Order: sequence, then structure tokens, then C-alpha cells
Amino acid sequence: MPKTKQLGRDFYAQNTLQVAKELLGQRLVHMDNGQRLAGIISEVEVYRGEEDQACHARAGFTNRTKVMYGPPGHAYVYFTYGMHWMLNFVTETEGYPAAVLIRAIQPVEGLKTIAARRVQVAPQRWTDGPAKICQALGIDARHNGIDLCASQSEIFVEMEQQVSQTMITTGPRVGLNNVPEPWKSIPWRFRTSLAKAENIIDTL
DNA sequence: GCGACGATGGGCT
DNA sequence: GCCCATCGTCGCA
Repeated sequence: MPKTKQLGRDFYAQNTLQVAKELLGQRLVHMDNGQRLAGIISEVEVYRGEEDQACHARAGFTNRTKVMYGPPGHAYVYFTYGMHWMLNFVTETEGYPAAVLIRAIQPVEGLKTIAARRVQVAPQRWTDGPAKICQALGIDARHNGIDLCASQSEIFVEMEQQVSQTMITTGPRVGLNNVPEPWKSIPWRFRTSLAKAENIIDTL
């Protein structure tokens, strides 16, 4: 193997807002039975601290949230709405609950496998939501708690490119209906526009 | 033990 | 744009 571009523990140990912004433009990889399924991260959200009333850790340390309290650089995968899996990366120091939710990627590797899992869905819609990413890449409860920094990790992130601040748009997080202010409106959602969706079709 | 509800997506109006 | 499927988790009795 050539030199690794895999992001290490120090990256995830940074402030969650910094991690979120720097994750934009990087390559999310799932080794799915030996096959690389990957996409460029284009949208993320920050969930940070017990005081954040939108963060699962608002309820404190529970069996569900314990991964968020663990060391940085691990995957926090949880189930919601009776049918959807969500992928998060644990950040900051052990003992402080914080994570980045991966909301959207642009698929770049393993497109045939992804297409097979997203039947009758247009390519530009394959992975434009957090649950869609997990469905397309085959991520579920098995991956909760795994180490993104391990040398043979099933899920990891590769350094791909740096996205300048001017290319990043921010806004309130999505789907926080009954969350009190200021958490409901705090601009902890980060997006960037990447290459056009037609490129996906070209490489199929 | 049990009721309420959710960091959503997909299909239908 | 609106509705709702579907079930794990939490919190309270």
C-alpha cells in the first residue's frame, strides 16, 4: 500500500466545528466486503455537548450515547424513525460528547454497488441525505463504535482536498422541530457544492 | 412495563 | 408540500 491519506486521531480531536468544516471535500470510504465504496463529503452538521438540546447527549450518558462520550475518531451509528441509520464521527476529547453527522456525499467509488442499493433513484439523489448514505454504502448497527483511525478500519476518511471558507455555506440544522432556542437556529450545518452530478453518470 | 417521539425518506396529493 | 411508516431509546410510573 502507498502512503496513507487516512485522517488520524488528532484531526477528530479538534473542536467539532473545525472538524465539520474540514471534513467537507474529504473522501468517506467504506470497505464493504473488500470493495471500496466512497464519496466526497459535501454536507455535515455539528452536535456538541449535553447543553445542546438537539444533541442525543442532552439526556446524558446512556447506553445509546456512550460512543459519543468515548475517544475521538470513532463512528457513532444510530437508528431512528424505525427505518433509518445515521453515520456520525465522534470528536473532541474523551468524556465530552460531540459528533459530526454526515448528511451528504458525492459518490465516487463503487458506483455499481451503490446504484444497486438505490434502485429507481436518480444518481444525484443517491446519497443526498444521512440515511441515504448509510443505505447506499451499507452502513448499520455493526459499525457503531468502530475506530476510524485503525489501520484496517472498515470505515475511514481520506484527505482529499481543502475547501476554502468562501465555498462553505452555513445554516441551522435540519429537522429540529421541538428544540428550544438558541439550539434550533444555531448555524451548525455546513455545506459545499462540489462537482456536478452528471459526472457520476459519466463514470458509471 | 409502557407511552411518546424522533438529527428522515419516499410516495402520493 | 404533506403525510406517515416503523421501532429503538428514554423517561416516568
